[in-house]
Amino acid sequence: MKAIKLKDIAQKFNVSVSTVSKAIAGYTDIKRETRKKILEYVKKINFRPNSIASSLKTKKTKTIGIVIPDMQNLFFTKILNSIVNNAQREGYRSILMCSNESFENELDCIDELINNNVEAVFIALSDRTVEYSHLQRVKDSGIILIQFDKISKIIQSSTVTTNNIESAYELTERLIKFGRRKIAHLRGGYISQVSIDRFIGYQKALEKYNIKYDKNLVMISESRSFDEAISKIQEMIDKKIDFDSVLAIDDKTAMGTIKCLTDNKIKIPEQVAVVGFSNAAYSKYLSPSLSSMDQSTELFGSEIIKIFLKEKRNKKLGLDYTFSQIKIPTHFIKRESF
Amino acid sequence: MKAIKLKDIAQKFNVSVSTVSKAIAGYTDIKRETRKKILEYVKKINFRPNSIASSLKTKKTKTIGIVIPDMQNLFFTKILNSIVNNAQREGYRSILMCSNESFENELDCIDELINNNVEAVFIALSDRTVEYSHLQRVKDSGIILIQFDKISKIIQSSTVTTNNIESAYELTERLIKFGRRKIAHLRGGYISQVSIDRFIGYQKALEKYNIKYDKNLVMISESRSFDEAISKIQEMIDKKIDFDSVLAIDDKTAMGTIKCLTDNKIKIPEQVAVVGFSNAAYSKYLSPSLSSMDQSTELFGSEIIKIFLKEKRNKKLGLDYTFSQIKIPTHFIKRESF
DNA sequence: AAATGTTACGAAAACGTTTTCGAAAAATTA
DNA sequence: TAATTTTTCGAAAACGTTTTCGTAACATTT
Repeated sequence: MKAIKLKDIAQKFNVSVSTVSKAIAGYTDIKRETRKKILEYVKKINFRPNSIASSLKTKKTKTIGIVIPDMQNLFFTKILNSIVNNAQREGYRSILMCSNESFENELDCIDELINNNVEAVFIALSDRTVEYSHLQRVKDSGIILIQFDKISKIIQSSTVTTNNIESAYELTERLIKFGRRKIAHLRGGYISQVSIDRFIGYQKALEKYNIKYDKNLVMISESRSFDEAISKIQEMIDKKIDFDSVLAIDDKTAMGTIKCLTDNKIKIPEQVAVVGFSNAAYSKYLSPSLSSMDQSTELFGSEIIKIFLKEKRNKKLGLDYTFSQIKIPTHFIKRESF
Repeated sequence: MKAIKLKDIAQKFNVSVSTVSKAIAGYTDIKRETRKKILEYVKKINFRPNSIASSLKTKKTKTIGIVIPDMQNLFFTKILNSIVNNAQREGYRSILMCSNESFENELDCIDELINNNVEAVFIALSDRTVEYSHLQRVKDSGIILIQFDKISKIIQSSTVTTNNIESAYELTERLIKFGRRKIAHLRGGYISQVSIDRFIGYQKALEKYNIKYDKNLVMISESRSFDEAISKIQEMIDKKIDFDSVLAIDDKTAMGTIKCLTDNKIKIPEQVAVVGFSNAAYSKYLSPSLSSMDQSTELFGSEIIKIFLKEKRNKKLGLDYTFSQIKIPTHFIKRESF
């Protein structure tokens, strides 16, 4: 079926292509009745100007690109959902790319998006990203860059992140006020800013409440997987390290913790309290259900789009823009695990 | 930063735009050395022809559109991931749309994709889709339509689905061979083809093994939510309906079932065996871990892209195409819940 | 009636490609 | 050497828009 175009409509009403285009675009130099009849017809047949031709002419693609590291992680899919919905509301379509936690893939994603003339790139970096020239390339191409959640401070851009330090502080404080003093921390690797920040928050709370930091209570889960969490906790049990609570880096490792404790017949939360991070969709379904820190994922999308529109406006006005550093608030979700 | 274009390269080498274009596209009517130096330079500066201009000219956008009903459902995100990766491998980008289980949203998504000149639409219908003219519109626009998982048989198109009847049959049979005879079925609503098919499989297995169908053992969870599953199972317990196993429509309702049984101090699987569908990422993390039917989500993406490429080729050759109806095999994952 | 201002429209260029077709240049054959 | 074929290249049209600018027609003011 042949797609209709401006020319067809122009012929139907015996006017020029320009007139139709201007009527649709809302120009004022078209007689009211001319515009009216064109618009009526356009509406009737649900016509919309070919977006490709339009993009070529205007250099605006009305498209944004999103790169996330993992599509099996509900935290990211929730953010994804929220970005896509907010973008759609503003008339932007979303090209989705997934780096699958691989640096090479991330490079490919970025090049693909640049080649696609997206107006903005929203990215959560992979865990293995240690070099950032690809992000610079985005900026050099005149594309708005916004980093979220897993960010690098080396590249200047707007960012949207959870306030990890404060959140971890709050969780630790809650455990302390719950009467726990031997708080274990199952943390992530050293290059992850998220891990680092949560670890800092954990330490700060201990310090504040005069609890001596004990490195035996801190375990590193590089992969942050369920299985690694189990083995790390089992290791602590085997080593007979005494702990009365676990602050896990996220809900998946918290699940591993629960599994391991349950298998060892350790009562939760009576003997060991457990708390996670992210409030993953399944957290409330567990037995015991998992207390967690909700990261308000819906806010990520709206904040990101808000920043994007602001930067776009500034760019248009020729203002040199100042970057926004947005912290998304968290709130504690109390369930059975503590 | 000004983007480089064919013209710039042409000027650099004192050749015409056509020559550069043809060198890049691999035409054979270019002298070897001319092509070589152009290609070398192109590679060096990582040039790629403006995809928008190219699309306008060729009418090929190298873009596919994907519509799923829920981005919090790991089953769909896994399929999504697999489609995106396979598409990327073939040089296609993916525009992602989410209907959020709303019919109106689904209409918007489809119109947006059509307007975007995607070459194909891959869709899993929302639960509330009862009218299909939008799918017809896709076909009328000359866009290849492939339905997956949640499909309608009313619109002719290729489809990729789980073999729900056989899978449910197999699960039920396994429960029977496990010694269970009072098999409850927590099913989904009546307009969902998936629910219908799984229910059919359940019935067929009972029939095969001469177990009388008992409608008291069948509960409907319209929303298929965790909470509704809990209340439906609790209802059965309260009504003192005797059952020794539960075939849940998916892993989320299976989780609700486990939760409810656990809370009622009913031993799993000794007193009641539980089995789900989908093998969601969290299934193995539960206590007891959930036995489930894995749906080989990775195969969805590869099959869908395979069909797409085939139909595209046929269309180009002017062949009237025959639709493919692919059934993705499932396999049972044995864990603790039965 | 002339000068000026306003309204409504269209011609045409431009966006950056792809691709057809013609033709010059080089190579081959008669 | 002339005729023919092959190789290599470029001019130009086309894709469907947007937008500038010119101008005809009409209205308003002197």
